[in-house]
Amino acid sequence: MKLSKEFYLRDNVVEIAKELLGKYIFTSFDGKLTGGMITETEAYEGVTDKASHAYGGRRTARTDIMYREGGTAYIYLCYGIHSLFNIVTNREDIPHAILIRAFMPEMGKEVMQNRIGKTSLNKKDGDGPGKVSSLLGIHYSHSGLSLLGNEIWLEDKGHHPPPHLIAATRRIGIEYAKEDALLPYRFIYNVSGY
DNA sequence: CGGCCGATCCACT
DNA sequence: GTGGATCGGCCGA
Repeated sequence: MKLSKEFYLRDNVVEIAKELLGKYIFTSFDGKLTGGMITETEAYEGVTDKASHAYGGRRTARTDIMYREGGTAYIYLCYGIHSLFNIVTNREDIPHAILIRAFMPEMGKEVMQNRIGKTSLNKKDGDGPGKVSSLLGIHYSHSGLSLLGNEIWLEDKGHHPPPHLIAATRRIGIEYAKEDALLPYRFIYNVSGY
């Protein structure tokens, strides 16, 4: 079933990031359904987090989306090439967000492989935040969409990752955040097989 | 208005 | 292991 608004409105963005492992992300653009299970996330803890785009209460045309109500998509362009998909959490005006870094392509694989110009998909193809968006057809112009709508949404399909397969590590590519770069805000679901 | 650089990826060595 | 691609956001002048 689709994750509810209440799921996203909670306070603890780090806990929510961990809970997202094993949940499913779906998109439906142009009648093409694609999706799969989330296997890696990173929490960004808003105004107190030096790695967050909203650190210190910074608010611009781009980051304004992060201040919306939980359950909104925040998507931005990175390195001029990649659209990175984030989930806004907490109440309006509290700019918490969770970056989806990896998922396992499952539904609509043919559509997804066409999107990246391949003839098959392996487990590496959904590993990386830029790849997540390219497979699912997510573009930075989708920033601001509600995750309670019918274009991008998440579902709980009753899969609960065994705790011993979940690892917490420091986040990637945020060395400029100094001491906050050490926080264990990245969660990885070590899925074997596929 | 100019310049720097990023929550990355891939090809190539 | 490394560097180039590529461009919007952001900040300072």
